[in-house]
Amino acid sequence: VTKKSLGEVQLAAWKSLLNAHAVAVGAIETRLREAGEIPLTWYDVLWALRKSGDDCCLRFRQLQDEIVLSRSALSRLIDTLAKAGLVKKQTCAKDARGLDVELTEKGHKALTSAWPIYSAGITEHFARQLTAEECQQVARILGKVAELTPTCRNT
Amino acid sequence: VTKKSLGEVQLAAWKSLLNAHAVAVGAIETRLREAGEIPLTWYDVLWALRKSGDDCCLRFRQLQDEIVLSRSALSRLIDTLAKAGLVKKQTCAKDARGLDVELTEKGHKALTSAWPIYSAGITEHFARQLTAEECQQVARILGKVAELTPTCRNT
DNA sequence: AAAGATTGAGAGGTCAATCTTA
DNA sequence: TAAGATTGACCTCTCAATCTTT
Repeated sequence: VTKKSLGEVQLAAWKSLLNAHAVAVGAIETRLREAGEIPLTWYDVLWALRKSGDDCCLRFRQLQDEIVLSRSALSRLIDTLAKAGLVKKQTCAKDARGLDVELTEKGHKALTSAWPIYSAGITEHFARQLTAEECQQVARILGKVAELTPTCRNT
Repeated sequence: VTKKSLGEVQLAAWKSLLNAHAVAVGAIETRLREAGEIPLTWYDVLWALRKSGDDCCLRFRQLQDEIVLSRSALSRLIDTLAKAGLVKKQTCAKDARGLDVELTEKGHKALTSAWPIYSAGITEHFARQLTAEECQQVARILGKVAELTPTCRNT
């Protein structure tokens, strides 16, 4: 090994994160595609809208806080979702600079229809051989990681 | 929550994986870019070559087993690396269908030069607040995940 | 000028089809 | 015909510049 200053143990943990993510996400995306369901990115956005409250409507800005994408990528993604009829774009009433994004009925259905495949994928490609305790440990430990870097996106 | 069949605990673990990965990888890529070093994907390929043995040379096919990319993506990436002078492409002597990919001197240097930034990134954005024991737990648990799905790439 | 969102250019990814050698 | 790798068409991401409303 060519280095020091970062221990072997830390490095092994890091590699396991990269691998586990690549393998599990890849497999789940494939399942979704083969089942004709929406991809994970779409799911995340629609889910953020559904859980946002009664009207399932969020400002672009707020969506941005939930989704790990650059501003431009999110802007294009919302366009795509709107074209697919899963969300509806509306200029914000209170501030015409803003954009309101609302989940449509079709969007609700897409979310509901994708969940069985998605959850089966999580089970099969991630949770299958983990005990409940191990899941708790992972959640606790990786939770700390997310706090380390406040997910600062571009200007 | 709209579902059952996958427990809350498992779901929380899954989300923590997605988040930790996105945040840490994003931050590290930014650091590398700002420091003028090679991106993570390039690092992975060059590293696979370096660790492959004395001549730092691998068949395309073997590289594929180490790298999480589709065949075509890897093909283009190797082209890019060759144009940048970091690897050298050679038709394989024993089987003219094959491609040998060799790490160049410049490739070695790029790897060496990027490591301090990369390792500092891993420390700061991932390992910083984790104990050695937690790292071991993560490595062990996420290691199981990677085994679940044999990283089958496209035909 | 600043905040909110979009757009243009370029990099890099995927699948499916193709070319080449065994 | 199969194995190894490349190419074409298309999609999505990023950064930087731009447009619009405050």
